[in-house]
Amino acid sequence: MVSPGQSMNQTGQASDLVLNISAVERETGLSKDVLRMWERRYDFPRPERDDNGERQYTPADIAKLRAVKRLMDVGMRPGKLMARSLDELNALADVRSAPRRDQLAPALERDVIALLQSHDATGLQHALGNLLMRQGLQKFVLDTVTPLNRAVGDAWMRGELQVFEEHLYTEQLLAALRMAVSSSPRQTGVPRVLLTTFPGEQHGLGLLMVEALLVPEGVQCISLGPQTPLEDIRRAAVAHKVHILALSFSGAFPVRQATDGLAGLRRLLPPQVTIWAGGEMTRRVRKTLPGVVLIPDLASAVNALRSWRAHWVPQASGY
Amino acid sequence: MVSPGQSMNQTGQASDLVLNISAVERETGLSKDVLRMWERRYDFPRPERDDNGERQYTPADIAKLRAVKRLMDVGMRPGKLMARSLDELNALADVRSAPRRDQLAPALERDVIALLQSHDATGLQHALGNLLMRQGLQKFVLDTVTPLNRAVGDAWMRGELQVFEEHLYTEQLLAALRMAVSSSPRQTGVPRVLLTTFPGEQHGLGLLMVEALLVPEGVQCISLGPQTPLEDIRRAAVAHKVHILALSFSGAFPVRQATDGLAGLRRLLPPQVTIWAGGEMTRRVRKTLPGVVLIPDLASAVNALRSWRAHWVPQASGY
DNA sequence: GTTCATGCTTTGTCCAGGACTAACCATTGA
DNA sequence: TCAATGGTTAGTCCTGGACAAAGCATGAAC
Repeated sequence: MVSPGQSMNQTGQASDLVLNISAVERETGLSKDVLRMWERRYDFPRPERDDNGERQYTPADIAKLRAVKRLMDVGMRPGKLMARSLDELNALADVRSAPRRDQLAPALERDVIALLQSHDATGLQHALGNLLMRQGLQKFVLDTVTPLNRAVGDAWMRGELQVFEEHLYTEQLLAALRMAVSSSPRQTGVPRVLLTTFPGEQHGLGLLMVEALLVPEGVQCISLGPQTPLEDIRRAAVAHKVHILALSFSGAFPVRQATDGLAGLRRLLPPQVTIWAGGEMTRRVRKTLPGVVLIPDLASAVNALRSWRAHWVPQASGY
Repeated sequence: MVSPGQSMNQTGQASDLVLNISAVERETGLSKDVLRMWERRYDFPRPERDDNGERQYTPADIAKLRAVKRLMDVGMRPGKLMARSLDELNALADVRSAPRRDQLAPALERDVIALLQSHDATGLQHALGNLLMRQGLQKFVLDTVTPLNRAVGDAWMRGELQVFEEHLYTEQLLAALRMAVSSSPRQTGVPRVLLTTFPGEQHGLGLLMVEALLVPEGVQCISLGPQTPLEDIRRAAVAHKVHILALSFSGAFPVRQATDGLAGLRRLLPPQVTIWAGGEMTRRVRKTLPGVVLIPDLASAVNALRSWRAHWVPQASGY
């Protein structure tokens, strides 16, 4: 009956910006268990306690936890990170993204980041719209959006962009892509592709990017949006008689959870349904998954489609 | 280093459809602590254990948990629900929604649900597009979408719609609204409204519906999409110099968490920024929140806008 | 009869600390 | 160069206790 998110001190005035463990879980994505375990094992974070013995995290804790999380999402291990200061962590992030910066850091990417930093929503919308118009949908996604996403992600990691600035970017991009996809002539052709993500994977941008690549190729896309329970993914694939099931995983998604789920779906679905697994996470997958096509980047999606079409023969069963 | 989501039995074959506690948390939105406490107190759910002593929930558990959650979201208490069977719970849900059904259960709603049940994505898209075209954006949102959402939600609660069918509905509706909002002439006027949700609130449909109502009124909407951390909401409101901050909460969102967050934001934001809180949850709010306008339904949003405009006087500070 | 204060009951969250296993990593052997 | 092995790191699950907030009912006061 609790979860105040922000605790009150004795005077009844909310002590500014002190968060309890639930709030930290929400803000950082780290589970309560992990937060307590880190405190036990690494001595960080070590929050003060309120009158009731409950942990009270400070904004500084949150900032460092976010920095740690970011670096972990690109493969670093918590034990090596926890002892460092926030500045050191940010420096680490810089090093990681530096190689990409000096080699012809394209003007476009710097322009977009500048627009975000000046909070010019209208300008950003125009910029994205113009690019899309000039390049066409597929080229826009492959040559512009992918590096832009990377540039925005790196800038965020380096602390040059706030969370809300990144949100605005994502939202504007979603709007632009959605618009373009919706106004493409609706296809009724082959293959039919079902798009969604596993529960826990919130990011739907990848789905829309794939859709934007496939629709101009005459593919009929059916998107369920993010977070469909596994059993419902199976039901939907069967109900819509799809030829391809395309799943998207962001870099932070646990590999184990993905591979288990994919193996389960492969068993539950008829063999003539092709399964595609795409997104950042797939680059961390070591073992091969029988009956699942890995799509480590967007260009591979187009290739996979070509390959599917080359091998496909119409079946009487409706597939 | 775990969270398989779906456990393996001794043969290495995934025992179909058995979920661990993390997976149940994801699928139902009930925290691990709550699941364990319910087992202790109410003796439900009482899952089997695997070789390692870990809980293994069945699909039947999930179904009943979802039914319980749904009824709790409309105000019932868990102690009264837990002992009942799934059928009884569904009956309860029926009773609750019956009053709306017999009074001219509109043909439109039954049509849409029939389209969903026959998995006719194209037909649904056409139906929504036609309605929107005929009615105009505002009327579509107020008179059509709102009852449709309710009808779809009720049908899901009664088990007449699968999760994936509801997902498809949401996705198609999002596409239609986004399209309409994007093609409205961009406004640069007053007020500027910032739209987003708190962390933990994933549903962005409400945001888009509000946007669809406001844009035709000449409002400049800036949407960050769902789940912006509180501190970043504050930063965004200041950076964009917005006049109104609009937050959306679905019925399942914890009231306490919302009111605390709103009080916090109210303290952190300059007084000339109006805060709107809308969505199903706001109907469960008892106490008045100083400096926060509650928007229990979408028509109120339009009224609140009129009221804001009646009282607003331009300020030198840019607000 | 309505409204408010009070106390009891219900319910969710937090805590501690132990256990187990998957993932990672470095070393060794083929 | 690659694969097996074993130690180390790291995340999740468990139990069971404690506490406080929200809901609810009772009774007093207007």
